[in-house]
Amino acid sequence: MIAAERYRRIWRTVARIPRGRVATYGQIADLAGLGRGARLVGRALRCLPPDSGVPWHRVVNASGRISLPPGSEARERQQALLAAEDVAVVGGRIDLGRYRWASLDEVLWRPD
DNA sequence: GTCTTGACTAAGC
DNA sequence: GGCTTAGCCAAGA
Repeated sequence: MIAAERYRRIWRTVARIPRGRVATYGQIADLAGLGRGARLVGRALRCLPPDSGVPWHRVVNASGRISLPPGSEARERQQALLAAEDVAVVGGRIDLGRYRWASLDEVLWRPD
């Protein structure tokens, strides 16, 4: 599989994150079939054009934190976009137990 | 070809 | 909670 296809898979997976939810880099990599390619997800998002329509702001690291340098413009943008979706970002932190896409809660509550 | 650098993560203090 | 280390893998130098 070539790199460009993996990028597309990542972008497509990120695009599936519902509004008001977040996912981790590792989760995206896993769903995209890349296994341990968490860093690759970050790289794919970095190369993403600003007007792509991909909700890159719904991707955070495993600690529920924004993996962008403090004070950077991109970080501020991500926080603002999340807040606009009613996702609480307190001190750069997000409650994964509450906002994580396909969290344990969601799986348990999903009817068979 | 190698070496370094990350929008990462899990494990171990 | 934080800090280190060791894996990870693609891009750039």
